[in-house]
Amino acid sequence: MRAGERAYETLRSEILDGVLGAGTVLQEVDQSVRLGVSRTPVREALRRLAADGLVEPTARGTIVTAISRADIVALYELREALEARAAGLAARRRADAPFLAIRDRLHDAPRLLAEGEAGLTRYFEIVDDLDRAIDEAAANPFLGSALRSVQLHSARIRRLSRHNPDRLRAAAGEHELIVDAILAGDAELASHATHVHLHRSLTNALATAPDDEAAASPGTDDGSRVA
Amino acid sequence: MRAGERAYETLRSEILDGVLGAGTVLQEVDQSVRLGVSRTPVREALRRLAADGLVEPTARGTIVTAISRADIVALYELREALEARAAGLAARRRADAPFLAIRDRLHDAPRLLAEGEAGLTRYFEIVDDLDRAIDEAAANPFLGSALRSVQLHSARIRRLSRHNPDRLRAAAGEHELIVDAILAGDAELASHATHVHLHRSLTNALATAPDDEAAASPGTDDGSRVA
DNA sequence: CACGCGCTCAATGTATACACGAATGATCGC
DNA sequence: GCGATCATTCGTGTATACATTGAGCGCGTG
Repeated sequence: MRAGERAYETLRSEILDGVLGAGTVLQEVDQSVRLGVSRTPVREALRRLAADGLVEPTARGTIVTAISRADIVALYELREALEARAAGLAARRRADAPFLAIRDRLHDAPRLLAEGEAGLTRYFEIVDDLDRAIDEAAANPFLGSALRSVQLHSARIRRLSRHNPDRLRAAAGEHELIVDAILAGDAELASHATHVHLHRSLTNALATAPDDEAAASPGTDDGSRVA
Repeated sequence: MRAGERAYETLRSEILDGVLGAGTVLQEVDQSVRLGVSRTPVREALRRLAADGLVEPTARGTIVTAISRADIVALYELREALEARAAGLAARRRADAPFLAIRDRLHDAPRLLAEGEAGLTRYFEIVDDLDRAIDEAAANPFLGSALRSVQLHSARIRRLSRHNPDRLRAAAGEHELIVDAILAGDAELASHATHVHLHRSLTNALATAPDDEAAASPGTDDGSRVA
């Protein structure tokens, strides 16, 4: 695999997993040493991450962006516009097969959610597959690209509800309704069910999110921030 | 200005203006010679353009992407979701000043549209300023980023209606309605008026667009394609 | 004559050296 | 003692040389 690609994926997953918290400084030389490649692919990776909005160039190096409560609200505003539309398009499209499979797997969700960390990971795989299935059914490359962008940022926020079993069980039910609506070809229901789901997710995320990053004293990197 | 930035903006505007038509091959060395910089900033520019969806890497070099009729439909589908939402948010926000100014300028539109090329350019400046005002009023960085992406691609398509005065006069009226709705704080009307506007624009774009790129024989670059 | 193997070349991928600019700290003047 | 200015240094921006890969093509063989 290309070094630049590897650097990008490594850094991205470290940011998404919170290994690299908000405010962490990523300097080209440091990272090139750490990742064992030259500055060139690291530069490429940092540029891509900046385009994704996960990092931000500053005078003193590129830093991992923070996520404020206002950002969470804004992100969900956009998600609602995009995902409601995508679900509606998917419902009109009548591509049943993938959704039938996902419906079955979602049925297992409550059991998975009782199984601890491994089950949790598998649960999120189902949700991700649903997102992908909707994306594909919507058959709109521009919408798909926008969806991937919001899902990237959503993944960072997901850590907030990851260990909230009540919320996750409820979310699984909401997902099932969305799938059912798509299978029934009911675009309006699919769209509204998505709206409801995101509304509830947002409420939960805001309830769980820290009061907003404590003003980051330079140099501190205590991992206590949202990201 | 940084060489990479200059390379990016040069290439981007050339693609948007149709100077570099769909299918044009952009090789790093060629472009670095043409633009008078080394491969490094050219690579950066090409990567950014690829992230924008304006070019696409292939085995034989990076090529300018084509826009099919299906792409136009897909783009408008996304625009509708995004711009309708943005207009609704702007209406709720009650930031009147910029919209009052734009309303006045839109009033001049019919006169501008009778003035030939220069007036046309000024007309599109008003429309762009309206887009920016809505973006700013929506006060949502994620939505803003998505809007910039669709506006980028819309600018490529705009060339199709640029010399269709009837359509442009009608569009100016539609824009005025959107502005009025925002000024009235009527989110639903702002949203629906945007929907209507985009529906009519799409209809016009499809009527004006060529039947889809003639299968691009390799090497031909006759500029007859949509892009 | 058709198929497949391997060569070759051209384009991108990567590494590194050098240039430039901005932020910082020390020193000098006031 | 305080402030301004200049040197220093760290980090990114750019250029270029070298490595690698993959596509096209010619040759040999079945």
